[in-house]
Amino acid sequence: MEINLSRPESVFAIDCVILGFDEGELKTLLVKRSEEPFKGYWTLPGCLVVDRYESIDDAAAHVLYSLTGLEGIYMEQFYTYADVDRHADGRVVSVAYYAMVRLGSARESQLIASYTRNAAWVSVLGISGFAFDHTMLFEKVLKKVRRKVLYHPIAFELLPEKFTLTQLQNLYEVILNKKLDKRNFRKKVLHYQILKDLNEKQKDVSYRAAKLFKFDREKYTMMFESENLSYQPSPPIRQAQGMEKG
Amino acid sequence: MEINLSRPESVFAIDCVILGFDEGELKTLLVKRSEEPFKGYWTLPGCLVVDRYESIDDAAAHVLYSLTGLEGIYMEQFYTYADVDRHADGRVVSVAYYAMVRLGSARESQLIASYTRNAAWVSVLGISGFAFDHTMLFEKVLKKVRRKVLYHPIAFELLPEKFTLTQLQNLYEVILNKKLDKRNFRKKVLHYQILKDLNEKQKDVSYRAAKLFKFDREKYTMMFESENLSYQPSPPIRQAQGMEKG
DNA sequence: ATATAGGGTGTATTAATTACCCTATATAAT
DNA sequence: ATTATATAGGGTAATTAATACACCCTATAT
Repeated sequence: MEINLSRPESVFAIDCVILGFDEGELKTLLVKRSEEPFKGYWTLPGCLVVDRYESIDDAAAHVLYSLTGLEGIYMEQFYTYADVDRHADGRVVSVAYYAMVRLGSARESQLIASYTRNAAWVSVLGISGFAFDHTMLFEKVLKKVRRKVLYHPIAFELLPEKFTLTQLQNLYEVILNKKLDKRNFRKKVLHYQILKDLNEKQKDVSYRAAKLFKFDREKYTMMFESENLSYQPSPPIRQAQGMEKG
Repeated sequence: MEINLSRPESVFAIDCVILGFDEGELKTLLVKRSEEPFKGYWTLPGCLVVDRYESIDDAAAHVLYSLTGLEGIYMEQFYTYADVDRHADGRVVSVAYYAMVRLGSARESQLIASYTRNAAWVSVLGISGFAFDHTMLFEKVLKKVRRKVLYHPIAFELLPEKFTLTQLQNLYEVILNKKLDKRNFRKKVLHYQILKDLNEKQKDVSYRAAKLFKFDREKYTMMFESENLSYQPSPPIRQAQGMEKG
């Protein structure tokens, strides 16, 4: 319900969990605080949104751009935190986003890391001790991504355009923090028919070159996002089933 | 990232999709606007959050209480809308919630409807033409609920404490807008072992009385929310499977 | 030639999903 | 008492999806 707003001061903040897949690990881009409170602690990248003419999606994209120089990145709003005691100086309304960044090569991720001082890509394993409530926030995002990756093709956002099935499997294993069975994984992923076989092979590898695939976004959209065909809705309470054993 | 906030004016709004199951239909509680813009249009109930010491969850609970007189209702934050052009007078940041209300009897829902003037429970079928962007917002909530109900026991929030399997099935059918097969539904829902058989029967029905059940929240929590046992995480892209045919 | 590192595949078992209809029981009307 | 009516309640076979499991292939480097 929106009424009688005589020029409100809409001051709030963005926090952003930025995920990348680098050197076989799932990493997140963090910033070290240079001011109190929490001076010297890691935080999620973020900013205040002060311009009343900037949308929050734009603000989030801007956080990402200023840190990485990247544009057009997959990004999704996650949750809004507005407890009154989050910050000593008063209520801070933070809209949290998460983003999935394609880190082509180790060199590129070095570049991205150094784009801003005091920023670094940190492995998501054993993360803790962030400033503010960012540890909790980060854990919730990770949990959400672990779930979402099971029914939505967001993982491809972390891989290069062309990838091998082994790379894809490694990524899923790293995200889920769990080994998967190679034959079952391949059977399943190919069965969805959303990968396009590029009839190309890896080059410059010192072992048998693997076939390259590409996520077929058009096909995916046709198959699943033509809505009501997408859900075959079903029964109560259904946990995603396992692809156990590796 | 939160810095140097010298007493910000945190002015923003709550919008609330309130769902109830009444007379075999899924309904939502709407308010008719009495002021421009959109005078005479339906809107989602909501309010401005002006008190900087009130949390937004509390504000949402308050919207619900002031409309229905109910407390302790299931409620979840949904999404934050903050486009600059949502409202003519400037940016309105609206945090949308949805709530699931137990409407015991027709009498009770009458009471709830009349608690506030210009409020009514409206069937969710064929809804459109709300003020602001509330039609879109409502549709997204409905879509989310339709999905969530498949893997989380939120539907029970809409039923009375004691219910029959037929009532539960009717509710699922109404939420999903789709017929389900009785035997399969029962087999499945009992298989989860999250319903407690009360060894009681309906009374005052003019046909064979059905057994009454109750959602066993403790058991559910033990089985599923003991986290990492809850997800048996699995493969990429998995659509919930169907329980077809009725 | 051979060692290395990963690529690529098939089958049997089990579990879940789907399709499908008749009998039992309570009440109301006659 | 009889009958009509409205809903409760249940089982099985066919299909599909998930799981467990192990070996040979091939490119490169030495």
